[in-house]
Amino acid sequence: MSTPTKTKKLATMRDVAKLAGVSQPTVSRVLNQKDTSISISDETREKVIAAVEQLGYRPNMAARSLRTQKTKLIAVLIADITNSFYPHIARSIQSVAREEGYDVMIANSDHIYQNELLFCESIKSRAVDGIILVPIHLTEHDLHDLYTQTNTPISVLGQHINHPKVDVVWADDEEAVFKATSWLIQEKGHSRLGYVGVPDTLPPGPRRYKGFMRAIEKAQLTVAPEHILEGDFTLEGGRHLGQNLLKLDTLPTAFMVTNDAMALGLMLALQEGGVRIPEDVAVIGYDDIPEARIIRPALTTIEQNSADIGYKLAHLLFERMENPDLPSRRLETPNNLVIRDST
Amino acid sequence: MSTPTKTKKLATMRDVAKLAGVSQPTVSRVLNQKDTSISISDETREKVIAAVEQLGYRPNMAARSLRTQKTKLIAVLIADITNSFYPHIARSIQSVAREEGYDVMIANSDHIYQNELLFCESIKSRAVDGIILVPIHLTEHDLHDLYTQTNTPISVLGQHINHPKVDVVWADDEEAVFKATSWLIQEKGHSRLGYVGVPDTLPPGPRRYKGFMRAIEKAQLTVAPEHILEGDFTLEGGRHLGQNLLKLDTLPTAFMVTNDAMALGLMLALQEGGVRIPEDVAVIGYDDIPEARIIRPALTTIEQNSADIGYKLAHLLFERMENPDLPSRRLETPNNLVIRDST
DNA sequence: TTGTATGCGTTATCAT
DNA sequence: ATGATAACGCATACAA
Repeated sequence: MSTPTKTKKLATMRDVAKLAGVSQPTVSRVLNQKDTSISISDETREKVIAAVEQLGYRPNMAARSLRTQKTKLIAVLIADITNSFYPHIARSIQSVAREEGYDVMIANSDHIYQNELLFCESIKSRAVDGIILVPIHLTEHDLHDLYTQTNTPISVLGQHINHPKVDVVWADDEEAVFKATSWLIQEKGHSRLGYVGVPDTLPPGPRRYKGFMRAIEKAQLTVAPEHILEGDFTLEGGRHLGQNLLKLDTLPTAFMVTNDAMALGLMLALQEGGVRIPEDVAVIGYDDIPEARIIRPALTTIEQNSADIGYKLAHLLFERMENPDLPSRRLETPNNLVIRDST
Repeated sequence: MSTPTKTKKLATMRDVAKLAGVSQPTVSRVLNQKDTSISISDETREKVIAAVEQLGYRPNMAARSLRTQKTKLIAVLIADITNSFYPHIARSIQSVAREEGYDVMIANSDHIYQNELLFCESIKSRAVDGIILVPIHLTEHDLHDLYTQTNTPISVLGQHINHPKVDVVWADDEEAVFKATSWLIQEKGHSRLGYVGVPDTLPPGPRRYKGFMRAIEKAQLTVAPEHILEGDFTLEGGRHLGQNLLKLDTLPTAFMVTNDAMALGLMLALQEGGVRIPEDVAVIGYDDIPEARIIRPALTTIEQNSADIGYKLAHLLFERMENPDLPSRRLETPNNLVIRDST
């Protein structure tokens, strides 16, 4: 138990050195001795350790960073921490970061391109040791700029990125949506389908829509234009869409929805309007967020293991931080249909 | 549009100065000119700006921090980003931080004291400009140490902290639970109550339990010991408790639960065991997380406005960062019963 | 094994 | 209005 008195100033290495009766670099040496190549006498080591204890010395990260060009900090950009899909990603990233002795900076983009660019600007000054970008709008060109300007390892979640120096975790969501939609058609006998997507400008938008349409076309079906909706990834957005749907004369018998949050909102609105799920309308979501098991009927959805995604992203990043010359890697994360009661 | 070429090295002020044909401090002046007290000729200003543009110069935060003792970084410790109550807090903190030009570092404690202490250690080296602690285990003594050693503004969510230099946002949860329990007894006619709490070592544990017992005693009721349970704040924990309850001969007719996540788990387990809610057992939660409106029956709960809490914490912090000599302030955040269908 | 000297990129205090 | 110069706290090359 050290007894922290009313120290107004934080102790520096020089203070420690003076107290221990050695030079400042010696203090640095005993504190940073990882490589046994340098040897230090037991006597001085003990003196230094004692002085460190007594003064409650902590290294100053700013000074260390300036000197070493390392910050022990990684930056994470996620779309929306408020969407239950992301906290587990953040969580697992933080957990491996902690193990590695790194702190983590987090920012939200709200899926907005401008915010992602701002984040990149911020990073260029902050000079972190690693960057993780989760569903991003950023183009390969943007990433290339970010990489060449910062020379910092980057890993991203997103199929659309292909850059020799950035690692990616991806999911074959086009195929997953195709399979889920086909299942709806072939196994469950639906022929009047609906779709809730997101704007084409967002990376998963076109891919998932394409998967949906591929299944539709393969089954030689058509979809009424008013049954193809566009949301904003949020539950409230889905709810709003659902409320509008209630005004239509005929509803699809099944909806494929681009993410769970919107699927939840859609279900809630439909149910409030007296529509029975799955009897009148079946719903499939995407992500398998915790709420999918809470809503009734429990939501059939395409699961993504968000904790796994976080671990993969973090491990790729730390590996590259150790060895920046690694060839770029792509790890697939499985996306499987989990059938519950909403279909 | 700057054209970032293959720059391996980030440009420094010296590079800018050389290109602009001025001295390095001059560059610093034009870049930091907030106070008009210092004047610079338009000509040099333009030259410098041009050079900055051309080189894509970004200030190096590590160097700046070392010099100014400011990091433009705040640190946030939250219990569990995975519990839906917290993301909105993180979100609003980040949003005000961004407005103020600050980045935010986030860590999870999992409600574990040891982790909170580790976080404090980490901060002592990292030297952030401000610290926000959300439901904490940390004692006034710990906070006092943290404050005197870092001399950094701190704001916390938690009634139990009373320190002249730290600002707190608090809720009268003892009273809120008392009222909710009383409502259950007086308005809804329950007399066989149950309680799901958390260990006494966690700050809200004793207070909320006390509120519950105060209502029980005021109504001159008793509670069966097997109806007083202890969980861990998680949905899975609540579910487990619920599963065990199913083995009992008699259940309470109403449960007061310390947080929504556990209440959700309890409801799910009970429902899976054939117990009807609210007919057989009524349930009240605490927090009003989004899932409370998704589960059926919708959960009656004591609402906390987590976004508001985040804003309050952040504003208190930034005010103190501007003026460290402010007297310590305590802001109450309202906790009101919102009646839905689980009671 | 340890001490001296240097520089990381800023900001700030002097001069001029 | 601007240029030298120093200093923030640390890690490292070099000397001893």
